[in-house]
Amino acid sequence: MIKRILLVDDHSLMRAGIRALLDELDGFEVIGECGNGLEAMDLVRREAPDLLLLDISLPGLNGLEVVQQVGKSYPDIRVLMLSMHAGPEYVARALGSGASGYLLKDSAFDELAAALQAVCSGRDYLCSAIDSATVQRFIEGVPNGHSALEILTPRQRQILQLIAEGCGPSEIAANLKVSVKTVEAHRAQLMERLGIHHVPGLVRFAIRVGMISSEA
Amino acid sequence: MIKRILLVDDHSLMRAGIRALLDELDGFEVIGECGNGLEAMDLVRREAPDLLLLDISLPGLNGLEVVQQVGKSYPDIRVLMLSMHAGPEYVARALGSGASGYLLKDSAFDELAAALQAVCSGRDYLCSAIDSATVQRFIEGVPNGHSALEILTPRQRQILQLIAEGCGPSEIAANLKVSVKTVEAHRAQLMERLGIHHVPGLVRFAIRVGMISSEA
DNA sequence: CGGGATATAGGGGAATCCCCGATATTCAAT
DNA sequence: ATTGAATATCGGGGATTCCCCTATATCCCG
Repeated sequence: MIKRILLVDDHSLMRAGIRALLDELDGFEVIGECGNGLEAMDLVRREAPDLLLLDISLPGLNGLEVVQQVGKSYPDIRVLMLSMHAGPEYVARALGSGASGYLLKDSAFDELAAALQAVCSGRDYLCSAIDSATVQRFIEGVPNGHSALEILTPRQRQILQLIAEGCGPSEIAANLKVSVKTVEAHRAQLMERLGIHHVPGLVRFAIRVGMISSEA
Repeated sequence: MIKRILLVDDHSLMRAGIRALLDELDGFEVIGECGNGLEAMDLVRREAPDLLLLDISLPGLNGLEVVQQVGKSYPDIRVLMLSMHAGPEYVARALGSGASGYLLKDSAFDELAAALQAVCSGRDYLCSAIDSATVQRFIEGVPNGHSALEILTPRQRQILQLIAEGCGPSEIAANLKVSVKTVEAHRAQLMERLGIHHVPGLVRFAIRVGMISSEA
């Protein structure tokens, strides 16, 4: 039985490309496409697709919101999220919102095919490049998609902020009146939790969650 | 005569999609693809394509830098920029860097075809959704589009981008095929010029000037 | 043609990163 | 109440990086 797919992505070229790719696959048919979340909800109502191939960043109505609304009114519609973001905070929010799969745009065509197969068969699919353990910690630690910061302890948040502001280990140790080794331990711990293993990544994360700004 | 195209975009799925679309067009052949700017320069050297279909935001070496370098060493290679940004500051920088065309990712397939035709015929192409007058004003108003980045040399910009993306010195050295010591020297110099003396500060600067985004 | 800016690279010591393990304390669950 | 997991605190030690110096070749501009 042919699965009816609704394609939602804010880049028209991307949609056209995916359409062309899906033409090569058996068992799927693209029955509609659009470039924003509100239109997507309309199309879901009118076309009742089997599966949503859904970009996470959309104008009008965010992809995550779309998943939630679809999940409430049409629990049988499966959703495969398509995103450029590999951060566990995104993945966790997507899956927590009801998506059945999460695929990075930086994936091979074969992986798209595998993800579609999985999701249509009722299984979940997580992009192979994503560490599921880290995502799991996020889901457990952040039940209601609050701030991703919630999975860090107060001490870890403190140290993260100091790192992101440009303090080195010795400076942080002096400020907090603890050993450099302790600072290193906290840093290693919070890196592990966030799934980010270098300082620049920590800085970008801190900016994303509003802990610091990119300005001066 | 068939035009040989090199496809550069950091999202593998996007590349696959464009490939599938270009298969439908006559007169074009995709002879290679890659997902970062440094690899793109290698492929240009080795494959000598007629045309570059180039994403503007790339890891390793920014699309704008790629255009500039290609323009210097291979003035016959035409470049069609592919971008999600419609802002005149992006368009102006792209055209100013030597691109022959600028296409939004939110364009129809037909427009991609038209842009390719135009660029291959020696004409320039500007996405129809973009107001050329605004871009023109921008080019005139900001004669040398100088952001703070202008005070860095191209090499320094490369190294700054790699640092901000999370690469360590040894990784950067391997990518650029130079000594770790050279990387350290460039880093020290660009830090001196920017008056920023720690990595987190560099990351925030890179985000401010649009070299990278805070998103994963 | 000379001189500044750029790109390359090495020496060496201090600081750091990153792998180990260790010890309290706190807090929740049995 | 006891146990156990999470948290916070440190150390050893080797690899790496950081940061100070110097040095060369090239390139472009005046």
